[in-house]
Amino acid sequence: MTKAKIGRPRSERTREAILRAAHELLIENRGVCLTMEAVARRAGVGRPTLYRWWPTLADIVLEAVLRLADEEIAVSARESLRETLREFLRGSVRAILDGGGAHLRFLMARAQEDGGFRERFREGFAAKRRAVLNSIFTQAAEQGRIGLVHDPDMLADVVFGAMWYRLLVGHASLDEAFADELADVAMALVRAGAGEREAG
Amino acid sequence: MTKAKIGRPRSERTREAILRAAHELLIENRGVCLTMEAVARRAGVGRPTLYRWWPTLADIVLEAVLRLADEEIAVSARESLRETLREFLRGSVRAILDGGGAHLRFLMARAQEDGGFRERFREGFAAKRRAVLNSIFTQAAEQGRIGLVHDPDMLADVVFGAMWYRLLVGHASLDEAFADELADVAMALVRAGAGEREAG
Amino acid sequence: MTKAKIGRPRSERTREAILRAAHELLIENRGVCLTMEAVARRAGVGRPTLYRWWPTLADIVLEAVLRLADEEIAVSARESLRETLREFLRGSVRAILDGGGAHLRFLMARAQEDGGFRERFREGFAAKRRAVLNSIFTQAAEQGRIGLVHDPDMLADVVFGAMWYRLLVGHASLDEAFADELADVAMALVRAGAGEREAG
Amino acid sequence: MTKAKIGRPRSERTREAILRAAHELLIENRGVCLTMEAVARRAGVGRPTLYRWWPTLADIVLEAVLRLADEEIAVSARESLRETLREFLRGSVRAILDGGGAHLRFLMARAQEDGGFRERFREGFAAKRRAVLNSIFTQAAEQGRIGLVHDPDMLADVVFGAMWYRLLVGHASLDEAFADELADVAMALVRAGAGEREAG
DNA sequence: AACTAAACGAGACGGTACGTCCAGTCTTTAA
DNA sequence: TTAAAGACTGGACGTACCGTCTCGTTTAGTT
Repeated sequence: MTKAKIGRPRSERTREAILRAAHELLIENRGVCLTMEAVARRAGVGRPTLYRWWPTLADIVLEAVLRLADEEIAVSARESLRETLREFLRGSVRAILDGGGAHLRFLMARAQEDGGFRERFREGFAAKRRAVLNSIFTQAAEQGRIGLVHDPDMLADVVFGAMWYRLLVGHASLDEAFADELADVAMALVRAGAGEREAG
Repeated sequence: MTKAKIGRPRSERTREAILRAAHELLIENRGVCLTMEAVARRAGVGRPTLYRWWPTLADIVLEAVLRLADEEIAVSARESLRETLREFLRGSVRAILDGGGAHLRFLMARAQEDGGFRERFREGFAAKRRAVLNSIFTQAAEQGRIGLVHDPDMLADVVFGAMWYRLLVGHASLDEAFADELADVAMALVRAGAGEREAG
Repeated sequence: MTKAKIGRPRSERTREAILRAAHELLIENRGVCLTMEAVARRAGVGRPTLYRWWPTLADIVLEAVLRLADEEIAVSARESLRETLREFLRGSVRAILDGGGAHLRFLMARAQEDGGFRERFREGFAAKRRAVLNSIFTQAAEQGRIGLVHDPDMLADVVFGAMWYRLLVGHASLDEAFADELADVAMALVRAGAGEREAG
Repeated sequence: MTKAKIGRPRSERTREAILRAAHELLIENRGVCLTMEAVARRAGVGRPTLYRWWPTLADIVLEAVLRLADEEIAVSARESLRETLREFLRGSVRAILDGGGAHLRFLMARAQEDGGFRERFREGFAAKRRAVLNSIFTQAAEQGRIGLVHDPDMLADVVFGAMWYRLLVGHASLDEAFADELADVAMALVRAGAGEREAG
């Protein structure tokens, strides 16, 4: 037994109101100036309640993002690897753009200013995404469609890095066309990597 | 002549003290908690002086970074494209890691929180780097070593994206070995792109 | 019958633990920063239990003080009025100084901030003390040692006022020597008052 | 020279607005629930401005009280000592009752909860009042109207103690009749003290 | 012996005020 | 005219307690 369940239990309604408030404020203000105080006020909640459950504003946003994004993460395998990749990357782009990308921008910014949160963000968000991408290639390799990927970490860095870079720097649009191109890049790298191995 | 040069001239010593103070504080505190107040105090300067010349703390850091990095940006062409690329990417990684990456992390974080600065950061920093990378490939194409790069924007997104992604997420080391691998990835993409065109 | 006595009866151990906790904390912290939360924690008791039985922190302290002081209030008549007075005032001073005067200081402070408690404090504490002082003079008058006291209220104000004033302002020591002097003052006033009446 | 007077000088308007706000709020709320936040809001001032100049809310009130009361402190000698005393004590009562006694009640309460303020209150307020009372008797003695007062400290304790006691406990009205009675008490003590000395 | 109802501990709740930090602006004297 | 110094209004911070509430758990007395 882990713990006695004494005392007033945590209010699920309050928890949801807080996550919803953070989500909405982020979208309304386009990512700027989200504060604990504003979240508390919008949620109709005392500020200490926020601090009781989350160490940081960023953690609230992270939880809100994860709750909304968890269903997206499932990837249905298509007939071809390229198609599966495209599906996954398009889904990722769509998820990013909900709310104009404000959520992920916010999370990444806070991850830079707070080392503790960077770790939670990495493990709770980035690592999961990387794992899904990896599983796509692993599955394809098991089915004999491609050889084993030479350096899956680098592959993930390239794919996610390019997406994040577009989002963060904002020099070009982050849309489904870009997702498709990125899928092509990934395919090219996988094949080139395979060729390398063959050539070696 | 646009303006009469009357009155006390801007103090160059003050300007440098400010840039130096921002640089040093960023390194000392590992990127956290840099404030206008701290910069002013360290530089021995009144806060209004900061606001007079820079709209934002991030702009001070940006100027400090640009001053230190401008010499790095020159790339000497080597005998091979791969070698030139490696040299450039290694230099980029070295520049990033001065001060543990605190400067660029700080700039990217602030770029997310402030749309105006994001633009200045994009044009004053990111665009220049992209231009250098492009020029490397353009030069190589002119020398006939490779064909014209199919999609230079995507190539830059991939290369810089992967670097930034490692820096920002911190899941793996950002070192010269990584720079070399990234050069290989770029080479593979250039060749694959060329092949595509040949095949097409 | 007002109420059926069903259900769990009030725990006497808890009540005593609370009064003791308030008493001890007041002494330990020299009167500052006594809170409901601290009393509850020290007593090993839930905060609602405090609120169930006392409307205010000050009421808890008042009850604690009254319990300790009730035995002191008894005054044994001595051979002379002056001696009886001295005994009473010395006892009062001793009672005040238990714990450095923290208790009474605390009560008086709260009485200023809370009109409801001021009344309970007046009736439950101050009025009893005044009654004892009055009874001393009344008894002496009955025994023919002095005439009827001209204005007993003013006499009590003077005696208790001087004591409280020293305690609250802290400009001079509140000790037994002071109690003796105060007894002399009271005697002088009683005689002067008698003289007035005689003269009148 | 003590200090260079550079930088923006303290705003006198702000200082007065703060003192006025504290004064008014104390009267409106009858002494309860005066807070830094409320004073700042009412004065149209940031809370840090309050903390810059006063360590404590009580110190603000003390300064407000002193400013209003400083003119009252002057005592004009009348033809008789009794008349001078009455004038002084009536003035004191009037000063206390401005605003229903809320100011002095507040100050005394805070003096109990904060040892540092108790000292400032004692030196800045109580000691001055005691000095005025002393000067009245000293002056009368110099004019040969009375002998030297036997124990001026005790006399002050009795007089001010009785007044404060009535204010703080609230068991009887604190009015000019009371001031007159108190003057009589003081006269009686002075004479009795003189008699004591004569008798001794 | 089982039932009942109040008191109990624990602790989460909405909320207020705290004292602090920093932001960005202003007003002043000095250079 | 610019710089430095520093006081200004003001917003958000994270914390401490408040007084209330909702639980599951005793604990006497009543059936």
